[in-house]
Amino acid sequence: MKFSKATNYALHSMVHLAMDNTNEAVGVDTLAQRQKLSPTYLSKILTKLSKAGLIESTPGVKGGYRLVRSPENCSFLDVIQATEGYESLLNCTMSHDGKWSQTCLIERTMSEVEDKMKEELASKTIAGILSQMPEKN
Amino acid sequence: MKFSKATNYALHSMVHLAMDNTNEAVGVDTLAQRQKLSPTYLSKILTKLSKAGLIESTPGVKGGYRLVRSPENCSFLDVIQATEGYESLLNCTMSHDGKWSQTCLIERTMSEVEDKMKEELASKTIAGILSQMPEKN
DNA sequence: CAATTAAAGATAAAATGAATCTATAATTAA
DNA sequence: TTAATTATAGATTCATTTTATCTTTAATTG
Repeated sequence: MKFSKATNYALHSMVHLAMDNTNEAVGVDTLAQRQKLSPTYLSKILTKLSKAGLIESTPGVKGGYRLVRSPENCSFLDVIQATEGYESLLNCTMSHDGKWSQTCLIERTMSEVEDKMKEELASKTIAGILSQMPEKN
Repeated sequence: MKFSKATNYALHSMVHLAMDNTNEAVGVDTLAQRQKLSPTYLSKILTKLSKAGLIESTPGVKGGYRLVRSPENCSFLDVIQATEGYESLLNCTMSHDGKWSQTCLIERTMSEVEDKMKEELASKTIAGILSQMPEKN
C-alpha cells in the first residue's frame, strides 16, 4: 500500500517540466541534480513517462524532455500508471467453491475501491500543484 | 500500488471466521487448509489481526480464533491496516526550497487521495461480503 | 500429566525496488 | 563530415520486502 520512490521522482519531474515556461527541452542532468538523483536512473523513469505519452524526448545537442500536454491535462493517475503499471490492487488467485461467487467477492469489492481511487487520482493534476505554489517574485 | 498476498489471506480468513456461526474457535489448520496455505505462515498473519483487536485467539485443546466484533464492524480498512501497516501512500523525502511549500505539495495531494481511499475502504465490511454470497441451502 | 494449539524466533528463498555503469543511437552545431 | 551532446537500452549489483518453512516455547484443556 505504498507507491514507489520512482513514482515520487516522476511526479516531481513532471512538476519541474511544467514550471519551465520557456519551451526549451530540459536535460536529464538538470532534472537529476534538482532531485539529487543519478541521471541514468532518472532517465529510465522519464523513458516510462515518454512511452506513456506524457513527455517527449529529443536526443542530441539541444535535446532533453518537454511536456506533451498542458499541465491541466496531466493527472496524477496518468503519471502513476506510467510508473507503477496497470495491475490491480488485489488479485485473488484462490479457487472459490459454491459458497462464493465465481469471481472472488473480496476482489470485486477491492476493484470498486480501486475505481474510486482512480477517479480521485484523475482529479489531481500537475496544474493543481503549480497553482498551490507560492508566487515567485 | 498493490496489496500483499498476506492481506488477501487476512481478508479471506476474516470472512471464513464470520461465516462460522457456531461460537467455537476455529483452528489455524482449518483456515490454512481452506486457503491451501502453510499453517505457520497463516498464523503470523492471524497474529497481526489479533494484535489489532479484530480477532481473539485462545491456545490449548479447544482453542483457535474467533471474531471479536460483529462482521458489520469489521471494515476492509481495519484488516488492511492490520496487515499492511500504517505508512502513508507516498512519503516525500526531498528537500523543497522556496518555490515549494514547506511540506511537499505532491505529498499533501497524495494524502488527500489517501484519505478518500481510507473512507472508501472503511465503508466496505466483512458483513458486506457475506451479504453478497449465494444462499446456502 | 498429556495432548493440543497459538506465538515467537531463526532462517531462507524469491521477488521487487533502487541504483550504477557501460555501450549505443540519434541529433545538432561547427 | 566530424565532434560534442544527449537520450536509450542492456547488464549488473545491492538492498529491501515478501513469502514461506522449521523449530521451539508457552498456554490451555481434559
